[in-house]
Amino acid sequence: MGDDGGWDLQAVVKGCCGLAAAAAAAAAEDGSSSFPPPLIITEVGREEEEDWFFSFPDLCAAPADLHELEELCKPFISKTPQQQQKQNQKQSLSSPKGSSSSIAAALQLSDGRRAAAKRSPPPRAFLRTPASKRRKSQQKKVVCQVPADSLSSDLWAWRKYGQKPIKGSPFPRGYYKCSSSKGCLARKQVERSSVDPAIFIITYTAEHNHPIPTHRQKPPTSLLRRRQSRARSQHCRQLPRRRRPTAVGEQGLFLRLPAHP
DNA sequence: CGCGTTTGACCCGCGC
DNA sequence: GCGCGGGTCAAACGCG
Repeated sequence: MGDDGGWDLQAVVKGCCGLAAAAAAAAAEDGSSSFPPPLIITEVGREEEEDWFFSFPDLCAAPADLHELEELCKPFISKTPQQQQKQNQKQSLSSPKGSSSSIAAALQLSDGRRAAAKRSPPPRAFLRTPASKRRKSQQKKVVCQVPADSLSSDLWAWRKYGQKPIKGSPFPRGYYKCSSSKGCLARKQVERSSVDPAIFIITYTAEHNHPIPTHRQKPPTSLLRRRQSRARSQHCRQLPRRRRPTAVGEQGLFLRLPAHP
């Protein structure tokens, strides 16, 4: 996949984020759930998101022009990184329970425990202990729909850590972590809309714990070339890669989706 | 060697 | 309680 040029997740990841991430930050700051389209912010789970998608199809039509997008988002992204950081600090000091900051803290704790757990194998029950009892579906999320052709500018660096086929969708969902800063908890999921394949649905969770980069991160030349060559080589390579030995692949088998319908 | 992607395995939340 | 599905981890691998 990705060989058709249209379903280039990387491109998607590189795009939209500048705005949407700012939207995420903005949303996290005031906890509001209002934001001009095409950026949609929801605070709850999937169902609500889907409701939105189906209830307001008109809003799905994102402006083709990135500038329009920016105009729409201006009130939310006009802060300088320094201002944002200040805000975040202030919030983390004074925020009540349940704020996004506490969510981030909870996630951090959870991750930390996981790491520790892996270093010295504990009883299974302690692995991935939910530091936060908050349900997944209640985690703060920012959902953003972006047309494929307006994806290009992003200051954050994202690192892909997973991809999964999603039930009911012909397209897989990609999972990304922020790699701009170590320990940054910001994550995002990118999937193509099954309704309109020209639209990408990007879901942000957690916040960046560092200011937004002032300029686009390195990748463009070297990394992009690498990605291109990788895509090429993978297009040719048909043999499966050697994997670490496994105890019979009896569970957790995810069928590989065809390259692209 | 460092960084990024790929992908099978694993874990857990949630619906029934 | 069980099973499904989503989210994450980490080994394997590629590239400069």
